[in-house]
Amino acid sequence: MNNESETTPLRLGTFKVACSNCNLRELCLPVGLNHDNLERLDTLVGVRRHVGRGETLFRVGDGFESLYAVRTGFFKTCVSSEDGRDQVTGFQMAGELLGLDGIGTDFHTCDAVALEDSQVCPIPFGELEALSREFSELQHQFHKIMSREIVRDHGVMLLLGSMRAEERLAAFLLNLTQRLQARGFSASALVLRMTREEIGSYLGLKLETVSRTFSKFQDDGMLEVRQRQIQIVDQAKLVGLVNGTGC
Amino acid sequence: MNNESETTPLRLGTFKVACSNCNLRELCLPVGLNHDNLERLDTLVGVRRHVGRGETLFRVGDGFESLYAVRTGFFKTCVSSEDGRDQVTGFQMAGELLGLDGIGTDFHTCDAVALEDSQVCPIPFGELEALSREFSELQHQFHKIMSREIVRDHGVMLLLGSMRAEERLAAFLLNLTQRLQARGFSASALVLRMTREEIGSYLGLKLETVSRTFSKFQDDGMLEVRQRQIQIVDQAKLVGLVNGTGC
DNA sequence: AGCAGCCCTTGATCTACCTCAATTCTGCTG
DNA sequence: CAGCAGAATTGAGGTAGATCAAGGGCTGCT
Repeated sequence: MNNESETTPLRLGTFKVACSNCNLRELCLPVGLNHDNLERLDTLVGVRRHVGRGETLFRVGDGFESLYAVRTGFFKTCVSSEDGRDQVTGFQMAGELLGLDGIGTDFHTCDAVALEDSQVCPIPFGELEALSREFSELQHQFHKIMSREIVRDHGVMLLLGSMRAEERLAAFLLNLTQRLQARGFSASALVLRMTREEIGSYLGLKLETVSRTFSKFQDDGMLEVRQRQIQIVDQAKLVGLVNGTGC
Repeated sequence: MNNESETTPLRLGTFKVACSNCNLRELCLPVGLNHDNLERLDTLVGVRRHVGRGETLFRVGDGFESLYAVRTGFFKTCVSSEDGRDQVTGFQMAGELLGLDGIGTDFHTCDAVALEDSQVCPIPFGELEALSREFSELQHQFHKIMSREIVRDHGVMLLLGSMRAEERLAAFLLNLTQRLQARGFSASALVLRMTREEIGSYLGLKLETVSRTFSKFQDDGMLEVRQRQIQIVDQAKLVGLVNGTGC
């Protein structure tokens, strides 16, 4: 008998699904693990949790217990300063890990908000540490993920510190399409899950500037923009913009 | 007999010094380790390496083997884009860890440059992973350090994405003095180890703007600025600027 | 279907910061 | 100690992006 299915018969996502069967395992924490390791990881990952669009998975100040692997859907993370300004620090899609910010202080230091109905696999952190003491592959994989997050953040600093609006938006779009492509989606057509304001916050621009830049890219024949539906017409031009050869 | 002292008799810094005797142990990787753990960590940390002012500890593309704990001195790390722009991503002082960027790809993704004559303690990463599989305290401490680096980066994104020049410089100065204070230095007098240009790169500003902002802070009675010697006269005002109450 | 609320676009104006340029200061080096 | 190169300051003018404002298009709800 399965209590879960009785209380929420239609929320298939709340069934426990094993990493070993998950089609994201090549993008997620299990990368590079052998069969034994994978089965052990299965025992640790909790029951999937559903997070509706607009809901928060965790908030600044929440106690930290688990990391969360995005199973389906799309998230943003944001931090805010004393005086209320806030800054989107990242967008996370399937296979990416949320919650690394909480390890340092045992409290979360940012909010994680679902931008569409999503599912996450909770990974109790204490247990992950215990298991990674046994399996060096898992340990190393986890360290790699944290390191890459740091490197990603450095890239965002470079973007915020030294690029102009067009370069920022181009870099953002290329980054998104690259990650979507790794997940089997088209490299040229994408649907934005976030508002212009959220893009602006991430890129250090105002929403009007984001909107104008989209329009300019369209006028220049690089994109077709229809609200949140974006078609990339001339990827090379976008790449050129980011590399500065477009100036 | 000590080969090291024969070949470089005057470079005291190249003697191997144990974490267990190091006066930085409360700021560095060993935080929270008991006596046994500390002694094991001693066996792992390599002979100190001297890095002269202006020299690089590692560069983009260098193979990654070790982390480095700053023992004395001061470093900057910087990344650069395809077209040559570069961005200072951080300044590191005694007790802070360099090289976390290399774990993800086995290659360093930034340059680490000494801003004054410095010494670092190399920590072979494979051995650190092995030891942290044995000692959960060390493991957890290391995870905390990585997590805090991510949180710090998010703070810099907030700064770069949403603060104005004066707020950025005020936040920068407060951060520096806070870290110096934790190391036993004055909270109000500091000597900058970096140029205006390097500060500007870190803060996403041009060197002229940094210089002008220093001058303005001086005119407003918040600082005494004498080249790189900074005296903080009115810390509360600086804090107010960062929190937005100063507007 | 019709309405409300959000999101997006576009225009006009403003301003914080950049750029270019000249001058001064500082700390090396021979 | 003089001379020099790098670092810092300061001024004048330009510009990318912010701000303010108005209008239009979706989307979801009753």
